[in-house]
Amino acid sequence: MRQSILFTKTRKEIGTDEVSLNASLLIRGGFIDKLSAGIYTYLPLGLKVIDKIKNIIREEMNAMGGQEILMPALTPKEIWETTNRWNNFDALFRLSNIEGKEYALGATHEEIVTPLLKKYIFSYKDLPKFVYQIQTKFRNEPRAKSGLLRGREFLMKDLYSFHADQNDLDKYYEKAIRAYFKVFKRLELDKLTYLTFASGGAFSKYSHEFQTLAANGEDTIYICEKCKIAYNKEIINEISECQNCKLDKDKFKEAKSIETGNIFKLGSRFSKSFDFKFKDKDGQEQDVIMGCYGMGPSRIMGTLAEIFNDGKGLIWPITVTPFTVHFILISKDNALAKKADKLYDDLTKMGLEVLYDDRDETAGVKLNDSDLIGIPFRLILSEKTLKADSVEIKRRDSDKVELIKIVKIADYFKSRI
RNA sequence: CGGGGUAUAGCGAAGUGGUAUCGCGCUUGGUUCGGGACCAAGAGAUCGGCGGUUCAAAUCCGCCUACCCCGACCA
Repeated sequence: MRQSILFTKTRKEIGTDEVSLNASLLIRGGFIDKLSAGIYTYLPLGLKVIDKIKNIIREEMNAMGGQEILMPALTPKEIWETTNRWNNFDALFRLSNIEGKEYALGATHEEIVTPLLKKYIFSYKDLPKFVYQIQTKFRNEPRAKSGLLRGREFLMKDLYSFHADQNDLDKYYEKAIRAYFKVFKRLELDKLTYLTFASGGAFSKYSHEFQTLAANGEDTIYICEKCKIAYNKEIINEISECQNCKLDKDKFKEAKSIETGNIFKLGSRFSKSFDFKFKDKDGQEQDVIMGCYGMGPSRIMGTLAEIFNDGKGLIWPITVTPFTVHFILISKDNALAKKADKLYDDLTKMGLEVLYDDRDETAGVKLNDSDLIGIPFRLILSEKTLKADSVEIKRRDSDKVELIKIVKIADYFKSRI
């Protein structure tokens, strides 16, 4: 993409009341725009990042048998009354139409997915089944804050599993944990992310969160470094030792973190509400056993911004960067601009995702914008580099600058992306 | 929802009673051209909203709204 056509611009400064690091960096770089507290627009660069995050999650969900669907965000009151959550789910956005019929904006989708699957599943032969969606969720947070980390409208991947018995759920639950870590590995967050015991289990005593270490995180976790498992502060008083290795909890390390995922064994909590049963091999009716598995792409984008940055701006992992290469022309010479246009075409033909800074701006402006936007590879063409038939290549996360021959560019990237 | 703070040009800020100032950005011309260039000339604000006090309100008072922070909350 030519940067000259990008309608967004970077900003040198934003208001002093925006103290959230992720919001500050993402707004300055032109990735997101705040409409209202906890409500953001994803601008072209930000949308590319969020789409890449979604695709990584999508691929891993598909790999564990998930079938993608898209459920409504506007949902009728009755289904929430069926599960007794119309009045008990504080964060539910409730609204009514002109005729007085009441609705909720989807804050979670057990109420939709359970009756949905009930229409198709009747026998043990139909189980297990796994469906998921990536959709906008609405939660009336009493206090939206921390940029993308706690919004009133946010993206959520929610997968729901349906099983004939608990043993099958348990196996799938373990599989989900492994799938989640595959996602975190691809996001370069695996080393910072801990499987964390947390409250909220409807079926099992604890749910599990995926907590990613971050200085500005809202959550506090206690880590058993021996087995790399953590415990949310909310349950630490209920336990005395690591559930895995029996290490005394006094040896745990305290840390701030962001909840980037949360999985639950729901058991029959929702299937009972909707009378969702199946016939087993003996012809007996049994409750369907459920699990649910959440992960927030928008919160993950905020988390990545919190973690991958320096004093100059963002530093995107290659897997989620809006573009792989930031190609910058430093020259006002027309002939050189023609060469740059051609090189841009060639780079694109190599299959590289390129942001081409063809703007009529000074070198300083372009280089500072490039640092702020945080694309992993910066490639510069100028009179200086052209004399050597070369471009300058620098990685965003390094100060090392190297010249490479234009004809060798394809080789350079072949071994790196 | 409790406590605290903020609201002035597109963005960021100054301005404690006399009709609004600066920086960035924008327009025009010129000079620059590898780390947010320089000179000159411009455009752009009914000072968050409503009401009040006053000869006079961005400024004082009241109410409202929005945003930020701390806390509570976060199936």
